[in-house]
Amino acid sequence: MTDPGASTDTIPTKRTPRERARAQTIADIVRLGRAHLATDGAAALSLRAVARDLGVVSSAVYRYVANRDELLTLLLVDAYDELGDAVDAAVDEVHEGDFAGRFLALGRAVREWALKEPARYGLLFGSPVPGYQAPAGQTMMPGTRVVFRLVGTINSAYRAGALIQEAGPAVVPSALSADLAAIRTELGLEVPDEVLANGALVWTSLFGTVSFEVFGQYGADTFSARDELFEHHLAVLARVAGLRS
Amino acid sequence: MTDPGASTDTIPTKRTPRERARAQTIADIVRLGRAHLATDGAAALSLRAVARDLGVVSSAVYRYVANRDELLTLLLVDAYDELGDAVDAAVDEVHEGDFAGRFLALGRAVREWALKEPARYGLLFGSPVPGYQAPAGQTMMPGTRVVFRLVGTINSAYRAGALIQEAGPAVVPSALSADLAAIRTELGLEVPDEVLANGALVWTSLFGTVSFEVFGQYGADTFSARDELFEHHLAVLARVAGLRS
DNA sequence: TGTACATCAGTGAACGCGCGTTCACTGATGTAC
DNA sequence: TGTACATCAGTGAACGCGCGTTCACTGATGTAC
Repeated sequence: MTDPGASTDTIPTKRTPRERARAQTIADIVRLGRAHLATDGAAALSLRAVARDLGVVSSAVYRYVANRDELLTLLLVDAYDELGDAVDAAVDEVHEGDFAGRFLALGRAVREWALKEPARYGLLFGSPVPGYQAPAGQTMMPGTRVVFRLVGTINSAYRAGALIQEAGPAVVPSALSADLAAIRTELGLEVPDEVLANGALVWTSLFGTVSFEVFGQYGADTFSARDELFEHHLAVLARVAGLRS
Repeated sequence: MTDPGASTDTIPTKRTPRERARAQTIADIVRLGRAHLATDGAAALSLRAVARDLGVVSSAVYRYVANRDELLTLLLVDAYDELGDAVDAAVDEVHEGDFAGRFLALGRAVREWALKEPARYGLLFGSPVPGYQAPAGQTMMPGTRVVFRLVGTINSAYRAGALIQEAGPAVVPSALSADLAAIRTELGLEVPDEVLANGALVWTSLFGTVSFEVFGQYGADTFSARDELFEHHLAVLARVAGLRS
């Protein structure tokens, strides 16, 4: 409902001073909310705390945000978009025909952003916030940017004849075919079932690996060479995706 | 879901009535805490709420638990142990020499438990609880049961000469070798670097796949054949681990 | 076996804190004529 | 161009709620002699 200015700072064309001030205040609210996310977590995100930081009485923020859940949604979209922008930028830096290189760039961008923004990453990919249900209308688009980019890359490689399927791919259960066909249609893909199913695994595996590192599952000192561990994992995943690495 | 007993209940030999009553009360506290975890999430876990459910005044629970964090630790250990028990039971049902079968059983057990106990799964593998740091002394052992079982299975397959490495395994960066050597020593393994590194990826990938499903990342209707999707993923992961499937 | 004492479980009041949300209100900023 | 009115931002008080933790206390249960 409130949305002067996309994710946060893409302030549109300057309108009236009041509208600009309003957009600025909303951007400030999102910025302050981000900080609270980092220190206290999503479940403890509080409109009163944001109001305090904004230097305003607590009821004043209701001029900008209907309630706590709407602030959470703003933060969710903000984070999805920043991650999506980071991934897009990283992928676009690699030559269009270097499919494996683009995949590696995507994976590294996800990990880098996650390590830089662990709390926001946790909001997106950690346990759901109890009592909060993201409104699909607002979060679906930004929330699917990374996976679309991933399967898009695999699809391009397939069309270019650059995919190397390992000998004897795992059989895709027939019950899955309907789901995969729907995905193919919705995203305009051409890859066969085996490739798409493997792509889904690569997608979840990438985030699984990143989540374990960000959420501290590795323990304090099991892995000290984490960059190298991730690079190895990425290389193996590229191979699962059918991309030579 | 209620199961006064389970992990917390390994009541030793019956001691005095008072000690038995005390153990029972602690088990009740853990059981009630589990329920609150499911409805309100870890961040909102409250000693007062547990006391209410226990039918006791709020200060009374301090007889059994030093503070809120200690209750969280109890719940963490309780969940890790239940998951570990489920995995052990599932793996043990498969013939010792059927390494791939044991791996599949392990993966299915993790997923089944996670789907049955999403909130507790989220406590273990979701975003960290803000302000809470798990005491390594109490949580390390139960927290490593699954991964130990996983690499143990791979190691047994290796020793039996049953591992099939795909042609041209990904090169393990040399900086990783020290970490891998330490793990090998600590767990008494014999598998070479490539196998161990792939095992780590399989580990994180398994939980990544399960987390996406449990945490709702798949969206409402992208995948309707979720069992089949998981089976396919498991089959591919078995291959990455070097186990024929 | 019976009594004196120690230990423990649970009570109730209190401290100080934070939260989301509503509501009537004051002033300042914009808009229409 | 100036004035009357509408819109908006922000105030301050209030409602009703929940939380963790401490503390002095009452009774009941156990233990030592």
